[in-house]
Amino acid sequence: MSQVRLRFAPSPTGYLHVGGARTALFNWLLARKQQGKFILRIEDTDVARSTQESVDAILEGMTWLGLDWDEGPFYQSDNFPLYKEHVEKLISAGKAYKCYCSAEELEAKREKALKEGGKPKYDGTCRNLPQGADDGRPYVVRFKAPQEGTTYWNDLIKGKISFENAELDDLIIQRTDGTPTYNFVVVIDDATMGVTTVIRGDDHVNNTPRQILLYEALEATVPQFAHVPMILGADKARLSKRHGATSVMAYRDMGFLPEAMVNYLVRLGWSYGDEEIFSLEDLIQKFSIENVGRSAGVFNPDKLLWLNAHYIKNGDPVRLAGLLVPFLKERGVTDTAGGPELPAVVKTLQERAKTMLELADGALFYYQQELSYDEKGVAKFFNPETPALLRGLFEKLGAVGELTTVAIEGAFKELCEEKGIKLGQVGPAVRLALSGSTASPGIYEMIEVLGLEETGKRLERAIAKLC
RNA sequence: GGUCCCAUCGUCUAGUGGUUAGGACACCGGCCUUUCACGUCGGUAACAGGGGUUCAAGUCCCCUUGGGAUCACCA
Repeated sequence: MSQVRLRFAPSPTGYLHVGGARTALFNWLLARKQQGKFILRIEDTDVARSTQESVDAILEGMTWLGLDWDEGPFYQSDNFPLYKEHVEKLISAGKAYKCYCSAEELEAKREKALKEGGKPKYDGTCRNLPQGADDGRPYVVRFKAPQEGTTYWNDLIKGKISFENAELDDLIIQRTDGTPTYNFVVVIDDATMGVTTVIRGDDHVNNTPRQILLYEALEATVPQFAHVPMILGADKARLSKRHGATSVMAYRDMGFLPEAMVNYLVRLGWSYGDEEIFSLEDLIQKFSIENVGRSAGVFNPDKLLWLNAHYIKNGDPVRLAGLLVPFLKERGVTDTAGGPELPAVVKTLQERAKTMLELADGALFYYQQELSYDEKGVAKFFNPETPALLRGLFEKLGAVGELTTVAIEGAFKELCEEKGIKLGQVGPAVRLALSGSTASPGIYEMIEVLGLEETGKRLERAIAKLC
């Protein structure tokens, strides 16, 4: 059995969106699982709409997700001579012909046919014209498709799909300006690159029979096809900006982790029993194209958020700390050197943050000297007794030696016993003094991370400002 | 309109002729608790409709309905 070769072939007319990312992921997974090759090809035959920025954005997105490629990126714009050569070959074999109908004429015919309820397909005006030398008129080249019989394939996801050839018309494979069109170059490239399995979006199903016919005309091996269903928005319409972000990199900027994105994307349309959590490594083992569902799926931001929270909760604090730095910078914390160790800070926040944005927001107070205190909290938890309690606590803390969670808890207990109060009478005030907020990490954790000196400063600052 | 595809809780899905139709997100309760969370336990909630086939249908077939894709000198 020869090795499988898969490819992801985006057109560089925008960023990498979630639908494209999922398609890329499925291709990558199958290649990795079957120890084949994963090829990246940039479909830039539409020179006018293709941009280098888009290419860069797509590569950045794939890299962020962890999808590496074995070959490429190849650019179709580098292959124009090759395509031309194949066009000539088809013409001389009588499998393609020059068509002199103008775009305007065709458009008019199409509209007329549509208006009369007919099929808007090419009427074959030039199909049987003698193919002599050019007479100087502009022309396109059309593929001479068979007009009878059926074309079918066994789609790896959708099963057998068949079309009547009579429904297909003679598609244009070369434009007036001599450049080739998509349906043609895709076939040439997949054939010459030895692609064995084409996993692509659902919206290509209708192109597939034409492409199969082209493979046959070219006497090339037809690959296997797998058409993955589309991703929809909450209103079941095609996912678009209206539903929220569609760019993969926008999710990074919104504080999502790549492993959450990968996990979410793969589960949208694919499943493995009752399991929900999958790493890329798991997926290489467990993924199979046969278990991809046939129907379109709604993108559910809540579930993505849940997965993100899961990965933050279980992530390595050191790694998360590294990822957090840019988000802290955005919030004005450019240097954490003067404050507590970032990984220690992260540990106190991991269970409380669903995104890196929340993690950054939650970490802010550790690095701020001037806190703004929650007013309602102050009114509720600060009273004339508070300064004495806070100072009493600080004394106890100074006496415990090493500031561990257990020792800190002991200090609180002792204080409460001595003063005959409950934890609730001092805890909230401490929380407010240290974090400025009524919602924060555990008090003991904060003291441990802040250290004795900084804890003392914060208690005194709060007393000075609030009492 | 033609062609093609799709159809289990609100959402993602398991299910491959015999199940109390399972899990997850979300939602609602209980517990845990120094706040917020986490966690944990429990609950509400689905086979689009109609015909067949079969002893038996969410599972197979047909029709209806409803969604979607596509019909470019875009990809």
